[in-house]
Amino acid sequence: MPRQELPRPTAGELAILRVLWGHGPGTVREIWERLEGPRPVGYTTVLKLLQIMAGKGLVARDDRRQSHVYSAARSEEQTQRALVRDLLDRAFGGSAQKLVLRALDSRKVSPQELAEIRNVLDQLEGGAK
Amino acid sequence: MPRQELPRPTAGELAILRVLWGHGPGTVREIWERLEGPRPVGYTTVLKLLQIMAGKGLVARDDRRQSHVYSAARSEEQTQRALVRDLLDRAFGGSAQKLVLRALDSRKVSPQELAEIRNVLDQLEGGAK
DNA sequence: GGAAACCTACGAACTTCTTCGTTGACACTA
DNA sequence: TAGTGTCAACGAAGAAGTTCGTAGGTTTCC
Repeated sequence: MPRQELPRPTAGELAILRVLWGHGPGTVREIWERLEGPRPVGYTTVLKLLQIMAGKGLVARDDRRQSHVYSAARSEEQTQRALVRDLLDRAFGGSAQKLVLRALDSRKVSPQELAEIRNVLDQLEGGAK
Repeated sequence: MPRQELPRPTAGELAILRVLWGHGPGTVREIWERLEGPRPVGYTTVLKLLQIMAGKGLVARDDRRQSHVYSAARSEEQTQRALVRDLLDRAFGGSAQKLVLRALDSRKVSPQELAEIRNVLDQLEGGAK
């Protein structure tokens, strides 16, 4: 069967995914305790979100134990790529260059980081067939 | 009075803003005709969206004529910066570097574009105080 | 066994976004 | 002036996301 296209995570879902990526799989309670945000959120809210996310395929659930254990279904990298692509299409006319320029002047970027970006540029240019 | 923080444009609002940035101020009809998207949308839908956007301060309205003329309240650049900052916080832990790396490997970037990005890097490194 | 703590499931309310039909004002014209 | 067309305004409906109360099942521990 063909691999299904996963929906983009919403803001709330992304907050949960960040916890899963950062700390690995966990129960609702563990995720809930580690969740950080502007305002505190109820336990059942997190539970509900995880159930919805499981339905969408954004997380996998292990229910062999009584406390189900959830894990991210897609890697942080894959998800970030999808989000970037989405923003690219919605606001930058598909131009990765423009987005990069905006990213570089919307936040301080350290010299080390600039050097790493330069390395990636080198690889892209060198590796082009 | 302090400058108010403008809300982030939604997907539909962004589509309209793209028209305004690309073609300059226009009436509802002009915007509606130039609007492109996966599926066609009704005239009154665009009108309603513009009214909402005017209420939010995303667009300015000149109603001296019978056909009101709308224009973007913030530049494309300002808006893009805000959107990038938002994505940065929601999905990249604030790291502009990571976002740049994802942008570069999520889309083909031409050699010319790579060269331009390199120029920007040069300026950032050279101009650092 | 019974109380307390913890767990999932479910449903409902609320918000935001999106879409469009309808209405009434205004203008142009034959 | 009656008909036709364009316009803004408004209301309503539906979809999606978010939040949490409540109910009912397990486990734990005295």
